[in-house]
Amino acid sequence: MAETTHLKRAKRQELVLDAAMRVFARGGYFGTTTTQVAEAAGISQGYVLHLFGTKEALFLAVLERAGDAIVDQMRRIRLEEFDLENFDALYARTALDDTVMGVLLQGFATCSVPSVGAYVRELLSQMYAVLLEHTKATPEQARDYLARGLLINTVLAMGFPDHLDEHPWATPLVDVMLGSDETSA
Amino acid sequence: MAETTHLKRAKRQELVLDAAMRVFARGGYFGTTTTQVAEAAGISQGYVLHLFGTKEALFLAVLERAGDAIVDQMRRIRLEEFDLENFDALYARTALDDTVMGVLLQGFATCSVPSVGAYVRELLSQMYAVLLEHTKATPEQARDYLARGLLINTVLAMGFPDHLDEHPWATPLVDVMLGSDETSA
DNA sequence: GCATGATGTAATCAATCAATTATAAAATCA
DNA sequence: TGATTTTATAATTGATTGATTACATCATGC
Repeated sequence: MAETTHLKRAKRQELVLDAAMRVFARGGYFGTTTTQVAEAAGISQGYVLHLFGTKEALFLAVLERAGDAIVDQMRRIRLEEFDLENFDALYARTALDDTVMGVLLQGFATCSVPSVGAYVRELLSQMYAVLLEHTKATPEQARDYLARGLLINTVLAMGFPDHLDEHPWATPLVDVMLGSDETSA
Repeated sequence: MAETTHLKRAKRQELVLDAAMRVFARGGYFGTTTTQVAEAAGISQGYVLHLFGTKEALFLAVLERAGDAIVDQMRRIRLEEFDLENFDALYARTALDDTVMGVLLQGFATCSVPSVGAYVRELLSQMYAVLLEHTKATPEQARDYLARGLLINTVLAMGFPDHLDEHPWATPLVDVMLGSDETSA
């Protein structure tokens, strides 16, 4: 007993968001059912919908959570850290939860849903603005930083460190993409 | 008359692939119905399935088409073009169909379908290998090239040049992302 | 302690989707 | 021409899905 029954609404919503983050990160908006979210959260499907109204609202809540996480992370980049020379060290410090990255990628791919498209465009603008505001990065450096983050994001979402055995010749690619120790040119 | 009735199977498949490319690029695998593909191709839903067997096979055919297009494009990069100084000029020449880029992004986001994940991991490995083979790029340069291509890809898939009126403050972002004239740092 | 509201489940519904089938019309060829 | 294959549609099916409803259970204040 004393499991997780009859939690307060807000607390239950948090747990559902945690679960939904994981499953949406993998399956995306259309590729994930509310039943999958419910199972991952350990409650009934009907209650998931009751807590968030619609699947779309739930996905947006998940997206906003991921968006907040990455913007917060970027705000913590210190000014003097930002130079192209030690981009790699910078990335090691900016590394974020796989789940957060996966959700963001899925959000980018779901712009056919108007509310998602609007949020995600807003988010990218904000990420860029935060970089320029909080660092002395040039526009081009900010762009390159976002670009590399997106690539890391994508390589992870492709399940890459895991499936390396199926693609042995991808090892050097993954090494240089994810920056698992490297020497400059 | 002489519309497009009773074409040879192969020719009809090509037309369906053209249409499917457009609609999958926007909606992704799960977010697109075979009926949408059929409507875009101007034939019945049943016939689409008849021509490709399953929706999954159709999506894979679309993905392979996009993959071939981008690998072909990358093979055409000349050795001497590849230096970081004129990355921008290089990108102007490598620019590809929005549709191709959209399909690739959707493929990256659909790794929960095993066949798609396997193909897409193979493709990224091949893209990286082609860059290293056909140019004198260092691994890091190849990575940065792919990274920036992916970002451009994503910004376009987000519908960005179009929706700029809804996000006026994103103008500098889009300018530097898509490289519509810029001066180096 | 008991009434009221919050938490939660199970059953169900209408809609949608991929896939199949039956059938027709056109091309091909003997 | 007539038989056969190919191209194509329309109708249908079984399964799935997001959403709703009815109902049960627990907490909380009075």
